[in-house]
Amino acid sequence: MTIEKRREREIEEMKERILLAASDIVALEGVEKLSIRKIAKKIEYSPSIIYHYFKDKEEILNNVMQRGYKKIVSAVSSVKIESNSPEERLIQMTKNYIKAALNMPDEFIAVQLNQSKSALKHTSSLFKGASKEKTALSVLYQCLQEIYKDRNIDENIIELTAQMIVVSTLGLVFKLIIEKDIGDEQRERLINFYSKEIVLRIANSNTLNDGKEEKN
Amino acid sequence: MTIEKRREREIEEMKERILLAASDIVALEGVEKLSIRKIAKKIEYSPSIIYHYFKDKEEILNNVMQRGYKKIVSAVSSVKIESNSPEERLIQMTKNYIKAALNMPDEFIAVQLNQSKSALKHTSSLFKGASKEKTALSVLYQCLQEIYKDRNIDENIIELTAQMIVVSTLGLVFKLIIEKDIGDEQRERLINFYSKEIVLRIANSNTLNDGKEEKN
DNA sequence: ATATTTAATCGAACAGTGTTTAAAAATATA
DNA sequence: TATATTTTTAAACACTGTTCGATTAAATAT
Repeated sequence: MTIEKRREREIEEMKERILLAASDIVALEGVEKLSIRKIAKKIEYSPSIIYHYFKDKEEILNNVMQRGYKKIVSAVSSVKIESNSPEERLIQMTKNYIKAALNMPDEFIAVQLNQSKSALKHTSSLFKGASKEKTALSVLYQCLQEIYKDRNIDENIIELTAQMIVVSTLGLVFKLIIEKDIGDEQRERLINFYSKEIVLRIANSNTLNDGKEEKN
Repeated sequence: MTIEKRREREIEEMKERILLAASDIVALEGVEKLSIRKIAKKIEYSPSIIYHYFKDKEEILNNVMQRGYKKIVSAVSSVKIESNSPEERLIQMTKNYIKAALNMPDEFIAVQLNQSKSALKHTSSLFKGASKEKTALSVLYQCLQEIYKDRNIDENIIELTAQMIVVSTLGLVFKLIIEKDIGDEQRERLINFYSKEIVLRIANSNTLNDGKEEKN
């Protein structure tokens, strides 16, 4: 029993070593420079050994990316949001999400792009009407419900609206990552405008100021 | 003179042949399966010849993708929009854009992702306050100006709003491309909801219906 | 403690990749 | 026709992911 558990632990340690080396390379040289042979050299093993612990190079990459994305998710959900107004909570959440994503741009894009062809089903199911159950999306959904609570709005609409917020935020993050040469002030300005203005507009067309009172 | 022009034409023809073969492979097997040697085999030349007409594999890929994207742009701009209401024009434009993009998903994503590190500067400058001058964006900008014409809204806000519409639409398109396994009805539903509801909410919080009158 | 079974590790090879270089073939110029 | 130029190629380099059979190390059984 003890010996089996040690084996298991050793396997896990080896996997960890491989994944750590891979993460290192990705962080230092970029995703496209990652290679099995480089990992092998880094952990001081032969390249072929890696295939005893992972099926593919893709499986390794998936793990690396998934970890990056988990950091984003936890960075967002760890932030305590003090405000009682659901609108302000929404703003705060959005900002957190964007900034966390921008801190690991490669992982973010990779995870988003790979989620269909790989086994990353934990961020998927976005479009399957599951936003109520999703941990990450549930907060968003609750915010919307609070915003709408006085009015009588179809649950489907809330669901759709939540998805739309996610999707449009995704778009902004993508653009901010892709267009690397935006200045820091402009980046901040866009994030601010989006979080304070756009998200609320998407969420709700009534509880808005009418376009006056804009400050950067 | 005549002979020089023929040379030039022949060079252009060769480039065209290479690009066409590359497009073929990309369309048939996907971007990641494209290789110099495959192109060479397809055009019945040696692999090395390609480097006399293109600097890189990347240069070839850029050309292929750029063409794909141009098709999207022209597909969108060729559609005559009959409505006089700027809001309805906005809806129509958005739908056209999304559907055109979904017809060449690979090219769309590739162009968007590569625009920073390659020479595709024609879709860039999105964040440099240039949306007034951009052909593609100018229509969008005009729509917004019409929508806002009775009110007194800062040009900067119009600019920002235009960018936000572009960016959030981008997000939706990305998600629709990535999540390949959405049913056709659901895809249609999302596009509809986004075009009819969300874009108008982003554009303007006043000229909206208050959440009633929802139909799928 | 020795023999046997099982698991971990490696070296070599396969088939592929992008790219460079020097030689060869084809074309244009004098 | 001879020379210069351009187009095309074959071969090589340095990589890549992956597989397979042999080798070494560890665990189990005798």
